[in-house]
Amino acid sequence: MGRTRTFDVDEALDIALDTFWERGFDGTSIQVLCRAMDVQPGSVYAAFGTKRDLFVAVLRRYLETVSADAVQRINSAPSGIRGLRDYFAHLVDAMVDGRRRWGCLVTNSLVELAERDPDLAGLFQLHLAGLRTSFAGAIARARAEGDLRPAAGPESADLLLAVVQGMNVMAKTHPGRAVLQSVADAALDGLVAPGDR
Amino acid sequence: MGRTRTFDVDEALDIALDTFWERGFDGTSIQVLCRAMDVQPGSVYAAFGTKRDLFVAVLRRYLETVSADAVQRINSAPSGIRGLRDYFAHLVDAMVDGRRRWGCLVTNSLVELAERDPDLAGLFQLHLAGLRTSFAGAIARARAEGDLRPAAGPESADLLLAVVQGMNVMAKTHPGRAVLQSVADAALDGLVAPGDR
DNA sequence: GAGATTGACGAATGTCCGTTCTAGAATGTG
DNA sequence: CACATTCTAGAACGGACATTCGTCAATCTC
Repeated sequence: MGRTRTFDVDEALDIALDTFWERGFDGTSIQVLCRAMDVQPGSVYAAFGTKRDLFVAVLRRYLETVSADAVQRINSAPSGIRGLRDYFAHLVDAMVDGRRRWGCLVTNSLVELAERDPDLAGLFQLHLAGLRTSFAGAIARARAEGDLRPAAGPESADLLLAVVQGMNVMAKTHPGRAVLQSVADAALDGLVAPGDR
Repeated sequence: MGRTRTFDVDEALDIALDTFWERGFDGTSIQVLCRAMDVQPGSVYAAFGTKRDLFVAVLRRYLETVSADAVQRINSAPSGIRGLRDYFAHLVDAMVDGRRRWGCLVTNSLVELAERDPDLAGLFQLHLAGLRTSFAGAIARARAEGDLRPAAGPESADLLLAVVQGMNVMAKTHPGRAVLQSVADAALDGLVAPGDR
């Protein structure tokens, strides 16, 4: 019944994702969005609701694809330390070459919107807590595997979380691979037992 | 000659600073700004030029007061390590109690504007480089004073820079003192020689 | 104190924003 | 093939935005 949609919703969502990611929420007008997606305003509102609704859908898609893919690397590694190293290596690569040259959509949006949108702020905080838990899991695993410096405790998960947020900020200045790599290495070298790399 | 200004420029600039700091560039309309400063649009444009001009003036004021005050703590301490500890302690305090509960104006603006305003991006990058240099100086001093872990090198300045940026992001989620303190402690404990705190 | 100059006020301007509306095109059902 | 339904295209809408302008008030110089 009725006319069938002529554009692919997920495809349009991916384009909206890249647009919001690069330009931020306020920096992305519906008009720009429509041009990028090649869809008219009426259709956008019919399919996604308001601009904020669309943004939430984009955010969900980001968490399910980009973010989930990154976190996956922590847990599916052969060891706790390797999981962390793989995660950071992938982060650095994506910041130099890939879409993470715009930083992280969650970090960017947290900085831009948390102060004025408590609901979104809660969502961001939840995501950060999830990442922290993944870090804590990998650290606990590394501890069991004997790869950790004695002084490194569970509070190291908070440090890693801060380092990742900081790298997300620094990525927006396009500092080159060396700097980002150095930050990641320094953060992890502070955890692992000396001479165990 | 002619009528004298009835509002204090620096005072107005401080109010604009707080407003931009809390709400961001796009989130702060001229109207909101005028209401906060208790100055009419015409006077604002006569005194400061465009919104972007005003923002640059605000940024300069931030660097000369808030930021300079923070960096000052690094260099004026009795030792390299103490300088770093004082700096982070002050950061945590301001994030819990003070104006840094909105993060850092430079970090916030970098995330919001760097992608679309290359001139501002250069200014942000310059500021980050300056902070990095201060960290490097304190680290070199601590090395000379024998307070540093052997593995800690100059690349630790980049790590500290990332940690500060990350704390600025996390501050916007209002995580409470414990988390921020733990991040700062973990970052510094990774530098100092064991049992030398 | 007259004239010139500068600032304050606040209404006005044009543009762009998010959103909605109208018209028509495409599909499903009888 | 008619009808109901759901989509697309794009014009239209009200409001908010950054910025400017016109009018009047205050201050300086002579």
